[in-house]
Amino acid sequence: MGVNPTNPVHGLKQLATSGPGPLYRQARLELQRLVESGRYAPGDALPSESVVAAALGVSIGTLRKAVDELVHEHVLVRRQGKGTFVALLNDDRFLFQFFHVEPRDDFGEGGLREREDPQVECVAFVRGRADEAEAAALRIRPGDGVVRVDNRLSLSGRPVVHDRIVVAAQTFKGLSEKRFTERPGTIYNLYQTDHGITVLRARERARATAAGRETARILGVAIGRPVLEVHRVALTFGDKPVEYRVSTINTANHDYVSLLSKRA
Amino acid sequence: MGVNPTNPVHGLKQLATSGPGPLYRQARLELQRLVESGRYAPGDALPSESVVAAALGVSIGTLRKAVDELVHEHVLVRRQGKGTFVALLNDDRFLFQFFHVEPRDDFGEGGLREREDPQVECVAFVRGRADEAEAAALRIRPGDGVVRVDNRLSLSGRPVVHDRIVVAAQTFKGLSEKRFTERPGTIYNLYQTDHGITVLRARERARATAAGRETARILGVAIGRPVLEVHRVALTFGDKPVEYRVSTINTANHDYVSLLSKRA
DNA sequence: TTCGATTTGTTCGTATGTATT
DNA sequence: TAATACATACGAACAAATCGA
Repeated sequence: MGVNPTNPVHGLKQLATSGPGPLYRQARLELQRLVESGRYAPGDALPSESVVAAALGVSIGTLRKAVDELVHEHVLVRRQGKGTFVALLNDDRFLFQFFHVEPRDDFGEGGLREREDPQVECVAFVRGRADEAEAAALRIRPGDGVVRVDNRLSLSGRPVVHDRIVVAAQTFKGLSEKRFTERPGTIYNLYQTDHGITVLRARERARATAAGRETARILGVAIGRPVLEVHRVALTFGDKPVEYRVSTINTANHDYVSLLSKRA
Repeated sequence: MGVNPTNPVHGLKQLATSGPGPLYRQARLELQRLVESGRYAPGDALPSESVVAAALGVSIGTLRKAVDELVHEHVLVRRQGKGTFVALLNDDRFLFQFFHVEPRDDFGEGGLREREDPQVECVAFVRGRADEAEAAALRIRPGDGVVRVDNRLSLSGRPVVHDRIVVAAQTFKGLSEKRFTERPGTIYNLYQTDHGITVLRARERARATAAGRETARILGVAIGRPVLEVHRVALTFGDKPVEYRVSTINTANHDYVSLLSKRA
């Protein structure tokens, strides 16, 4: 037979030896393509490294370098003795990866404190048409259908954050208030299990503003009080925006926390 | 001769084969130790990979894995054909690594715009004694000597940020207003060249607050206007705090920007 | 409990390609 | 052109974790 262009068992194709860029990067893109296409869903185990390497026609070392990169980006997870899996992103680790509000504490404990689980309350769930800002953020057209969800997050029983979440109705077909409020895990977990959408990262822009009427009501603060407004766009593969969220935070007793630079 | 415990030429010691953890991690710590100690200063070239590998008594592949990790953390930089260098952290790339203020733009360009160089103005440079908050942040004792510097940062000629920088006098001996204001590069570059301190990362906490008298004066806003207050602790090796900085930002026309999750 | 099969983790060595000087 | 340095690719051997017979 010689060279088999595609392997129907795994959906992997033999890599050309003269493709663009290094071989390990082609292997990486090939694996990424499989995950993005849904051929391997979050939680699935990939075939063993030796099998994948053979299917792609590369050495085991080259395949490992490709997997290394995907592990670093949280697309894959390796477990010694068990296998390599498509990442799930729903552990506590990832809940807090995207939740950045903490009780005020001026660096006394160096930021290493156990974090509290926020209590979530859905105060509104409506369908509508995207305005200019929402369309720009989600890269859809103004007037396209969207779903808007308003949540109130409380810590220690006191309301701290008002989340206004906007997603394209097109992308999230079948999203219902019932499914949304009764989801077992996090919101990003719901995106994944119900709509096959994996949130990999997010861009955020923060600004101080005066509390408006609705925010004042939801958070229980006086109108005009300084509040922190965080605009977030959540991104999936290829930096495609999938969620636009405006979080309004009462920072009277809490801080918005971020860690700059890399490192594990 | 056999095994030579330390090599006086490079300051590298042969690694024990039965040390704690994998060999490549021991090699990494050994390299990190050399950089932290100042034996190799920022900008210096390390000996070639084959030489370092031989000095440590490990294979070249194992050494490369150790260097990979340090490159990922921005401690080292590799340049094909030239060598491996201790990272400098003063390029534009790293200026913006720690400067997160951008003109307002609701995700229209997706955050990929050329950023403007802020114009810095030193409005105060005084010595004093650490208060409780400063001492906790810098992990020194209240009453220890500190240097406080107030800067005003302007974008497009308009004041946007008021920085109050606090450092321990003990750590920054010989820091003068003249050196500070006449420095050629960034502040973190000055820390590095004049005091041998490399800022690797930082922790930040943001909150919305009402502009006080001094802030209002410096930023040219009305007293009581909502402004963004960012408390930053800059860290060097071993997460040792070296700078405490409170940035007060007028977010009327600018945002504080952050990118969550990993990825290059 | 023990053992063996499977899978990832670590270490080694070699050969060749590409960038720099 | 030649020497040097990092980058890529290959593959072998053994260690460590996991799981089920």
